[in-house]
Amino acid sequence: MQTDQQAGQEAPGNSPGDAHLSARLRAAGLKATAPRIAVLDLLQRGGHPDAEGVYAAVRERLGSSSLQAVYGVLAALCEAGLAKKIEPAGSTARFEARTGDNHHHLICSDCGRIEDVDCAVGEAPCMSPVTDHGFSVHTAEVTYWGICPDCQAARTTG
Amino acid sequence: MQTDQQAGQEAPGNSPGDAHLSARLRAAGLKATAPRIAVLDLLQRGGHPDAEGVYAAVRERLGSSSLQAVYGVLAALCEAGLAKKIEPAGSTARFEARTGDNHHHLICSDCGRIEDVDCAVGEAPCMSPVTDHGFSVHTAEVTYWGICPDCQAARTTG
DNA sequence: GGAGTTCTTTTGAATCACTCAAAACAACTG
DNA sequence: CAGTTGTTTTGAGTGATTCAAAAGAACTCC
Repeated sequence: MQTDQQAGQEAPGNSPGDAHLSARLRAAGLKATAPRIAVLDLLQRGGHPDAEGVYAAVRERLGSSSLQAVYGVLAALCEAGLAKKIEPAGSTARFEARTGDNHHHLICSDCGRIEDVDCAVGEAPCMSPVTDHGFSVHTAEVTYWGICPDCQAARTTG
Repeated sequence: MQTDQQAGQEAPGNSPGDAHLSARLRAAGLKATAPRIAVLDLLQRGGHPDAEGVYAAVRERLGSSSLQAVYGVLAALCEAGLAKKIEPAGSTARFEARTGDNHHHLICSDCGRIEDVDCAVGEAPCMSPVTDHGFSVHTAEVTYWGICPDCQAARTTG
């Protein structure tokens, strides 16, 4: 006989493989709720969706949700260090689950597509400006702007 | 004998030393209007004001203006290459007149103060990411985040 | 394994920076 | 100096994000 799963209290709407996501949430001091599991799972698959995109994915997975809930979940994940908010110029905020490492972004000026890139020159050169004006620098953020392959093709074709 | 200045048609509300600003505007294909001269003059003194700050300065200098006019002027200056728009994460858009050189910014996470910094390592390392995903990269934008001296003092004191 | 407390989500509305559009106006041309 | 073109003004509108109160669900402790 198949017993209902009882350990971990799987939130409804999520698959059994989400146990470690629940654990990760709880380890970060967050309650493991269905929306949070759905968002974290989505982000961990890579990509850099915006709030609207996350909302669409959550809605498709859970059947219902609200955009405000998604904003709340994203804020909680960011504060807990499980996600990171990216705010490229001229774009809505994007979110990613790859945190802790000092990686940067390559963004298409045409379509907004975002790719991760590792730091070009290790860490030191990127980390310290020549003149720091007395600032105590804690982060160096590098954004490469360019045209992605698809948009390059569209330009020559179109 | 002192003739009234007749060349350049100084716009009202501006000082006589603005002749070269008018010339710069016209050279860029823009009509030399009082709001534009005021904005360009402000930006050329350095600093990274936001639209509201520019508006306040223009208003103080010309007596009257509108925020929408300032947005229009800033957009025109940016398009003409006389100004540059900066959009730091979590902040409103800022503007600066230092264009053409590849410099970066050092921003205080606490108060939002912005300082210019030259590229840390010449140009090459900053300009090319290790993996470009097929992108044609045209810009590398570096933002250093830290705490400015004033805010450091406020923290230890406070 | 159930009640209580605390944290989340929901629902609804509001804010902020910024943009759009039409009409009044001013700068450059000849 | 008059005409044309480009700018500023005025007024309203948009979209991303945030705020606040009430309903609801997760974890704790018995």
